[in-house]
Amino acid sequence: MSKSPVPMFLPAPGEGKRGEDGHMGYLLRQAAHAYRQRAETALADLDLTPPQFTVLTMLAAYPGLSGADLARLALLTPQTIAVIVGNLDRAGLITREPHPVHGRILAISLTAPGRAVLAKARSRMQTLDDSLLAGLDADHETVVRRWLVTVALPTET
Amino acid sequence: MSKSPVPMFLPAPGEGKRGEDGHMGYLLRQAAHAYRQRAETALADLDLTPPQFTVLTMLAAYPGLSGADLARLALLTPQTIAVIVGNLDRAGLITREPHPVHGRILAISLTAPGRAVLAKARSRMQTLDDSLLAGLDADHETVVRRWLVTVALPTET
DNA sequence: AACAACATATCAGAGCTTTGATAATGAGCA
DNA sequence: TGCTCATTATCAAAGCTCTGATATGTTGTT
Repeated sequence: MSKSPVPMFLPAPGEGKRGEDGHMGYLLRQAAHAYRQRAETALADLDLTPPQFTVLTMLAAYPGLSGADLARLALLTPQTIAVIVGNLDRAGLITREPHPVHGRILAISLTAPGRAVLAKARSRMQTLDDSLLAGLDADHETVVRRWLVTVALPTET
Repeated sequence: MSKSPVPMFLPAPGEGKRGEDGHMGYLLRQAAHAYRQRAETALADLDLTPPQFTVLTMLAAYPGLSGADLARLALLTPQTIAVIVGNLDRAGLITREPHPVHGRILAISLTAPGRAVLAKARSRMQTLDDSLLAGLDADHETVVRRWLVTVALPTET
Protein backbone atom coordinates (compact mmCIF):
# COMPACT_ATOMS: atom_id res chain seq x y z
CA MET A 1 0.00 0.00 0.00
CA SER A 2 1.30 3.43 -0.95
CA LYS A 3 1.85 5.90 1.84
CA SER A 4 2.63 9.56 2.05
CA PRO A 5 6.07 10.48 3.35
CA VAL A 6 4.38 13.07 5.56
CA PRO A 7 1.67 11.09 7.40
CA MET A 8 -1.46 13.10 8.16
CA PHE A 9 -3.88 10.41 9.29
CA LEU A 10 -6.16 10.64 6.30
CA PRO A 11 -9.22 8.39 6.30
CA ALA A 12 -9.05 5.21 4.25
CA PRO A 13 -11.82 4.26 1.81
CA GLY A 14 -14.78 3.10 3.83
CA GLU A 15 -13.79 5.10 6.90
CA GLY A 16 -15.28 8.33 8.23
CA LYS A 17 -16.77 10.53 5.54
CA ARG A 18 -15.60 7.97 3.04
CA GLY A 19 -17.85 5.33 4.64
CA GLU A 20 -21.49 5.08 5.50
CA ASP A 21 -21.49 8.50 7.14
CA GLY A 22 -20.43 10.36 4.01
CA HIS A 23 -22.55 12.53 1.76
CA MET A 24 -24.79 10.53 -0.53
CA GLY A 25 -23.48 12.31 -3.61
CA TYR A 26 -19.91 11.50 -2.70
CA LEU A 27 -20.76 7.86 -2.01
CA LEU A 28 -22.63 7.60 -5.29
CA ARG A 29 -19.75 9.08 -7.26
CA GLN A 30 -17.25 6.88 -5.45
CA ALA A 31 -19.24 3.73 -6.19
CA ALA A 32 -19.84 4.58 -9.83
CA HIS A 33 -16.18 5.45 -10.27
CA ALA A 34 -15.03 2.14 -8.78
CA TYR A 35 -17.46 0.25 -10.98
CA ARG A 36 -16.37 2.07 -14.12
CA GLN A 37 -12.74 1.29 -13.40
CA ARG A 38 -13.46 -2.41 -12.99
CA ALA A 39 -15.46 -2.39 -16.20
CA GLU A 40 -12.61 -0.70 -18.05
CA THR A 41 -10.18 -3.30 -16.79
CA ALA A 42 -12.49 -6.16 -17.73
CA LEU A 43 -12.87 -4.88 -21.29
CA ALA A 44 -9.34 -3.56 -21.80
CA ASP A 45 -7.94 -6.50 -23.80
CA LEU A 46 -10.93 -6.34 -26.16
CA ASP A 47 -10.00 -2.73 -26.95
CA LEU A 48 -13.47 -1.75 -25.84
CA THR A 49 -14.49 0.97 -23.40
CA PRO A 50 -17.62 0.80 -21.22
CA PRO A 51 -19.45 3.47 -23.22
CA GLN A 52 -18.61 1.60 -26.42
CA PHE A 53 -19.99 -1.59 -24.87
CA THR A 54 -23.18 0.26 -23.97
CA VAL A 55 -23.62 1.51 -27.52
CA LEU A 56 -22.97 -1.93 -29.02
CA THR A 57 -25.53 -3.45 -26.64
CA MET A 58 -28.13 -0.90 -27.67
CA LEU A 59 -27.47 -1.49 -31.35
CA ALA A 60 -27.82 -5.25 -30.85
CA ALA A 61 -31.24 -4.67 -29.31
CA TYR A 62 -32.35 -2.01 -31.81
CA PRO A 63 -30.46 -2.26 -35.13
CA GLY A 64 -30.62 0.76 -37.39
CA LEU A 65 -30.80 3.41 -34.71
CA SER A 66 -29.65 6.94 -35.49
CA GLY A 67 -27.07 8.81 -33.46
CA ALA A 68 -29.83 10.93 -31.99
CA ASP A 69 -31.74 7.81 -30.95
CA LEU A 70 -28.66 6.44 -29.22
CA ALA A 71 -28.16 9.74 -27.44
CA ARG A 72 -31.68 9.66 -26.01
CA LEU A 73 -31.37 6.03 -25.01
CA ALA A 74 -28.06 6.51 -23.24
CA LEU A 75 -28.98 9.86 -21.69
CA LEU A 76 -26.00 11.38 -23.46
CA THR A 77 -25.66 14.28 -25.89
CA PRO A 78 -25.56 13.66 -29.64
CA GLN A 79 -22.00 14.98 -29.66
CA THR A 80 -20.89 12.42 -27.12
CA ILE A 81 -22.48 9.63 -29.12
CA ALA A 82 -20.84 10.93 -32.27
CA VAL A 83 -17.40 10.52 -30.69
CA ILE A 84 -18.12 6.98 -29.47
CA VAL A 85 -19.74 5.95 -32.74
CA GLY A 86 -16.84 7.44 -34.66
CA ASN A 87 -14.37 5.30 -32.72
CA LEU A 88 -16.52 2.18 -33.17
CA ASP A 89 -16.73 2.89 -36.89
CA ARG A 90 -12.97 3.31 -37.16
CA ALA A 91 -12.59 -0.05 -35.38
CA GLY A 92 -14.94 -1.66 -37.91
CA LEU A 93 -17.47 -2.78 -35.30
CA ILE A 94 -20.39 -0.84 -36.78
CA THR A 95 -21.58 0.56 -40.10
CA ARG A 96 -23.42 3.76 -40.89
CA GLU A 97 -25.82 3.69 -43.83
CA PRO A 98 -27.99 6.51 -45.11
CA HIS A 99 -31.52 6.02 -43.84
CA PRO A 100 -33.90 4.68 -46.52
CA VAL A 101 -36.68 7.11 -45.60
CA HIS A 102 -35.12 10.11 -43.90
CA GLY A 103 -32.17 11.41 -45.91
CA ARG A 104 -30.21 13.05 -43.15
CA ILE A 105 -30.34 10.14 -40.70
CA LEU A 106 -27.49 7.65 -40.60
CA ALA A 107 -28.79 4.20 -39.62
CA ILE A 108 -26.19 2.44 -37.46
CA SER A 109 -25.83 -1.35 -37.26
CA LEU A 110 -23.40 -3.92 -35.92
CA THR A 111 -20.92 -5.63 -38.22
CA ALA A 112 -19.96 -9.28 -37.81
CA PRO A 113 -16.79 -8.32 -35.90
CA GLY A 114 -18.94 -6.03 -33.79
CA ARG A 115 -21.23 -8.89 -32.85
CA ALA A 116 -18.25 -11.12 -32.04
CA VAL A 117 -16.65 -8.57 -29.73
CA LEU A 118 -19.97 -7.85 -28.06
CA ALA A 119 -20.48 -11.55 -27.30
CA LYS A 120 -17.12 -11.76 -25.57
CA ALA A 121 -17.69 -8.55 -23.67
CA ARG A 122 -21.11 -9.61 -22.47
CA SER A 123 -20.03 -12.53 -20.33
CA ARG A 124 -17.41 -10.43 -18.57
CA MET A 125 -19.84 -7.65 -17.83
CA GLN A 126 -22.34 -10.20 -16.59
CA THR A 127 -19.78 -11.45 -14.09
CA LEU A 128 -19.06 -7.91 -12.98
CA ASP A 129 -22.74 -7.12 -12.57
CA ASP A 130 -23.30 -10.26 -10.55
CA SER A 131 -20.57 -9.15 -8.16
CA LEU A 132 -22.51 -5.95 -7.54
CA LEU A 133 -25.25 -8.03 -5.99
CA ALA A 134 -23.00 -10.09 -3.74
CA GLY A 135 -24.20 -9.84 -0.15
CA LEU A 136 -27.52 -8.31 -1.12
CA ASP A 137 -30.65 -10.33 -0.42
CA ALA A 138 -33.76 -10.03 -2.57
CA ASP A 139 -35.45 -7.37 -0.44
CA HIS A 140 -32.39 -5.18 -0.25
CA GLU A 141 -31.75 -5.59 -3.95
CA THR A 142 -35.21 -4.22 -4.64
CA VAL A 143 -34.55 -1.26 -2.39
CA VAL A 144 -31.29 -0.43 -4.15
CA ARG A 145 -32.76 -0.89 -7.63
CA ARG A 146 -35.68 1.39 -6.86
CA TRP A 147 -33.39 4.05 -5.44
CA LEU A 148 -31.08 3.98 -8.45
CA VAL A 149 -34.01 4.35 -10.83
CA THR A 150 -35.43 7.22 -8.79
CA VAL A 151 -32.14 9.09 -8.85
CA ALA A 152 -31.72 8.50 -12.57
CA LEU A 153 -35.16 9.79 -13.45
CA PRO A 154 -35.36 13.42 -14.52
CA THR A 155 -36.59 15.80 -11.88
CA GLU A 156 -40.21 16.76 -12.33
CA THR A 157 -39.87 20.49 -11.74
CA MET B 1 -40.20 16.19 -25.46
CA SER B 2 -37.99 15.39 -28.41
CA LYS B 3 -39.04 12.59 -30.68
CA SER B 4 -37.47 10.69 -33.50
CA PRO B 5 -38.97 11.20 -36.96
CA VAL B 6 -38.85 7.42 -37.38
CA PRO B 7 -40.61 6.06 -34.27
CA MET B 8 -39.31 2.71 -33.06
CA PHE B 9 -40.98 2.40 -29.65
CA LEU B 10 -37.82 2.79 -27.64
CA PRO B 11 -38.15 2.48 -23.87
CA ALA B 12 -38.28 5.68 -21.86
CA PRO B 13 -36.06 6.19 -18.80
CA GLY B 14 -37.46 4.07 -16.00
CA GLU B 15 -39.09 1.59 -18.36
CA GLY B 16 -38.00 -1.92 -19.29
CA LYS B 17 -34.26 -2.43 -19.07
CA ARG B 18 -33.97 1.22 -18.16
CA GLY B 19 -36.02 0.62 -15.01
CA GLU B 20 -35.82 -1.72 -12.06
CA ASP B 21 -35.27 -4.72 -14.33
CA GLY B 22 -32.08 -3.38 -15.89
CA HIS B 23 -28.53 -4.49 -15.21
CA MET B 24 -27.15 -3.13 -11.96
CA GLY B 25 -24.12 -1.65 -13.68
CA TYR B 26 -26.28 0.22 -16.15
CA LEU B 27 -28.56 1.50 -13.39
CA LEU B 28 -25.56 2.62 -11.35
CA ARG B 29 -24.03 4.47 -14.26
CA GLN B 30 -27.36 6.03 -15.17
CA ALA B 31 -27.91 7.27 -11.62
CA ALA B 32 -24.39 8.63 -11.20
CA HIS B 33 -24.64 10.34 -14.56
CA ALA B 34 -27.93 12.03 -13.67
CA TYR B 35 -26.51 13.15 -10.35
CA ARG B 36 -23.36 14.55 -11.91
CA GLN B 37 -25.38 16.53 -14.41
CA ARG B 38 -27.47 18.10 -11.67
CA ALA B 39 -24.35 18.91 -9.70
CA GLU B 40 -22.78 20.55 -12.74
CA THR B 41 -25.87 22.67 -13.27
CA ALA B 42 -26.00 23.67 -9.62
CA LEU B 43 -22.37 24.83 -9.66
CA ALA B 44 -22.24 26.26 -13.17
CA ASP B 45 -22.63 29.94 -12.29
CA LEU B 46 -19.83 29.64 -9.73
CA ASP B 47 -17.53 28.47 -12.54
CA LEU B 48 -16.90 25.35 -10.51
CA THR B 49 -17.08 21.72 -11.62
CA PRO B 50 -18.03 18.84 -9.30
CA PRO B 51 -14.48 17.45 -9.21
CA GLN B 52 -13.18 20.91 -8.37
CA PHE B 53 -15.73 21.15 -5.57
CA THR B 54 -14.54 17.80 -4.23
CA VAL B 55 -10.93 18.93 -4.20
CA LEU B 56 -11.77 22.23 -2.50
CA THR B 57 -13.76 20.34 0.14
CA MET B 58 -10.84 18.03 0.82
CA LEU B 59 -8.42 20.94 1.08
CA ALA B 60 -10.72 22.70 3.54
CA ALA B 61 -10.68 19.60 5.73
CA TYR B 62 -6.94 18.90 5.34
CA PRO B 63 -4.97 22.04 4.37
CA GLY B 64 -1.50 21.50 2.98
CA LEU B 65 -2.17 18.21 1.22
CA SER B 66 0.01 17.19 -1.71
CA GLY B 67 -1.33 16.24 -5.10
CA ALA B 68 -0.56 12.63 -4.36
CA ASP B 69 -2.53 12.85 -1.10
CA LEU B 70 -5.52 14.29 -2.95
CA ALA B 71 -5.29 11.53 -5.52
CA ARG B 72 -5.47 8.83 -2.85
CA LEU B 73 -8.32 10.58 -1.06
CA ALA B 74 -10.38 11.02 -4.20
CA LEU B 75 -9.56 7.60 -5.65
CA LEU B 76 -8.17 9.35 -8.70
CA THR B 77 -4.77 9.23 -10.39
CA PRO B 78 -2.15 11.91 -9.64
CA GLN B 79 -2.41 13.02 -13.26
CA THR B 80 -6.13 13.63 -12.95
CA ILE B 81 -5.63 15.62 -9.78
CA ALA B 82 -2.90 17.62 -11.47
CA VAL B 83 -5.34 18.77 -14.14
CA ILE B 84 -7.99 19.77 -11.61
CA VAL B 85 -5.50 21.46 -9.31
CA GLY B 86 -4.00 23.28 -12.27
CA ASN B 87 -7.38 24.72 -13.18
CA LEU B 88 -8.09 25.71 -9.57
CA ASP B 89 -4.69 27.38 -9.38
CA ARG B 90 -5.32 29.33 -12.57
CA ALA B 91 -8.64 30.47 -11.08
CA GLY B 92 -6.85 31.68 -7.96
CA LEU B 93 -8.79 29.43 -5.61
CA ILE B 94 -5.74 27.59 -4.27
CA THR B 95 -2.02 28.10 -3.76
CA ARG B 96 0.86 25.65 -4.11
CA GLU B 97 3.84 26.17 -1.81
CA PRO B 98 6.98 24.08 -1.61
CA HIS B 99 6.71 21.71 1.32
CA PRO B 100 8.81 22.82 4.34
CA VAL B 101 10.13 19.31 5.00
CA HIS B 102 9.93 17.35 1.78
CA GLY B 103 11.48 19.30 -1.07
CA ARG B 104 9.58 17.77 -3.93
CA ILE B 105 6.09 18.00 -2.42
CA LEU B 106 3.85 20.97 -3.22
CA ALA B 107 1.59 21.75 -0.26
CA ILE B 108 -1.81 22.90 -1.52
CA SER B 109 -4.10 25.23 0.41
CA LEU B 110 -7.24 27.28 -0.15
CA THR B 111 -7.03 31.02 -0.81
CA ALA B 112 -9.58 33.47 0.57
CA PRO B 113 -11.49 33.46 -2.77
CA GLY B 114 -11.34 29.70 -2.66
CA ARG B 115 -12.97 29.59 0.74
CA ALA B 116 -15.64 32.05 -0.39
CA VAL B 117 -16.56 30.02 -3.46
CA LEU B 118 -16.57 26.81 -1.46
CA ALA B 119 -19.01 28.28 1.06
CA LYS B 120 -21.46 29.19 -1.68
CA ALA B 121 -21.09 25.83 -3.37
CA ARG B 122 -21.63 23.90 -0.17
CA SER B 123 -25.20 24.95 0.46
CA ARG B 124 -26.22 24.07 -3.08
CA MET B 125 -24.62 20.66 -2.90
CA GLN B 126 -26.26 20.09 0.46
CA THR B 127 -29.64 20.72 -1.13
CA LEU B 128 -28.84 18.34 -3.95
CA ASP B 129 -27.69 15.64 -1.57
CA ASP B 130 -30.83 15.99 0.52
CA SER B 131 -32.91 15.38 -2.58
CA LEU B 132 -31.14 12.05 -3.06
CA LEU B 133 -32.71 10.87 0.19
CA ALA B 134 -36.24 11.95 -0.64
CA GLY B 135 -38.56 8.98 -0.30
CA LEU B 136 -36.04 6.86 1.58
CA ASP B 137 -36.84 5.97 5.18
CA ALA B 138 -34.07 5.39 7.69
CA ASP B 139 -33.85 1.64 7.16
CA HIS B 140 -33.69 1.90 3.40
CA GLU B 141 -31.16 4.69 3.59
CA THR B 142 -28.89 2.44 5.60
CA VAL B 143 -29.26 -0.32 3.02
CA VAL B 144 -28.34 2.00 0.18
CA ARG B 145 -25.41 3.57 2.02
CA ARG B 146 -23.98 0.18 2.90
CA TRP B 147 -24.32 -1.00 -0.69
CA LEU B 148 -22.61 2.09 -2.11
CA VAL B 149 -19.69 1.71 0.30
CA THR B 150 -19.37 -1.97 -0.54
CA VAL B 151 -19.23 -1.26 -4.26
CA ALA B 152 -16.72 1.55 -3.78
CA LEU B 153 -14.37 -0.56 -1.71
CA PRO B 154 -11.49 -2.17 -3.59
CA THR B 155 -11.96 -5.84 -4.36
CA GLU B 156 -10.09 -8.12 -2.00
CA THR B 157 -8.68 -10.53 -4.56
C1' DA C 1 29.20 6.89 0.42
C1' DA C 2 26.82 4.71 -3.18
C1' DC C 3 22.98 2.29 -4.76
C1' DA C 4 18.26 0.74 -4.92
C1' DA C 5 13.61 1.54 -3.91
C1' DC C 6 9.91 4.54 -3.43
C1' DA C 7 7.17 8.88 -3.65
C1' DT C 8 6.22 12.95 -6.13
C1' DA C 9 5.44 15.72 -10.00
C1' DT C 10 4.86 16.30 -14.79
C1' DC C 11 4.66 15.53 -20.05
C1' DA C 12 2.24 13.17 -23.80
C1' DG C 13 -1.62 10.87 -25.85
C1' DA C 14 -6.18 9.00 -25.83
C1' DG C 15 -11.27 8.60 -24.83
C1' DC C 16 -15.51 10.40 -22.70
C1' DT C 17 -18.50 14.26 -21.77
C1' DT C 18 -20.24 18.77 -21.81
C1' DT C 19 -21.97 23.53 -23.93
C1' DG C 20 -22.26 26.37 -27.88
C1' DA C 21 -22.56 27.15 -32.75
C1' DT C 22 -23.41 25.82 -37.65
C1' DA C 23 -25.51 23.45 -41.58
C1' DA C 24 -28.66 20.34 -43.89
C1' DT C 25 -32.95 17.60 -44.16
C1' DG C 26 -37.90 16.89 -43.57
C1' DA C 27 -42.67 18.20 -41.85
C1' DG C 28 -46.43 21.40 -41.14
C1' DC C 29 -48.80 25.48 -42.25
C1' DA C 30 -50.21 29.96 -44.55
C1' DT D 1 -45.25 27.51 -53.15
C1' DG D 2 -42.66 29.23 -49.54
C1' DC D 3 -41.74 29.92 -44.55
C1' DT D 4 -40.96 28.26 -40.14
C1' DC D 5 -39.89 24.81 -36.90
C1' DA D 6 -38.03 20.43 -35.25
C1' DT D 7 -34.59 16.96 -35.96
C1' DT D 8 -30.21 15.45 -37.33
C1' DA D 9 -25.36 15.71 -37.90
C1' DT D 10 -21.09 17.94 -37.17
C1' DC D 11 -17.23 21.42 -35.87
C1' DA D 12 -14.93 23.66 -32.00
C1' DA D 13 -13.42 24.30 -27.30
C1' DA D 14 -13.15 22.92 -22.62
C1' DG D 15 -12.79 19.77 -18.50
C1' DC D 16 -12.30 15.15 -16.51
C1' DT D 17 -10.12 10.68 -16.58
C1' DC D 18 -7.08 7.13 -17.83
C1' DT D 19 -2.38 4.61 -19.18
C1' DG D 20 2.38 5.12 -20.08
C1' DA D 21 6.70 7.38 -19.69
C1' DT D 22 10.09 10.56 -17.60
C1' DA D 23 12.63 13.31 -14.16
C1' DT D 24 13.45 14.77 -9.48
C1' DG D 25 13.75 14.24 -4.49
C1' DT D 26 13.87 11.24 -0.21
C1' DT D 27 14.74 7.12 2.26
C1' DG D 28 16.84 2.93 3.43
C1' DT D 29 20.20 -0.60 2.57
C1' DT D 30 24.61 -2.23 1.63
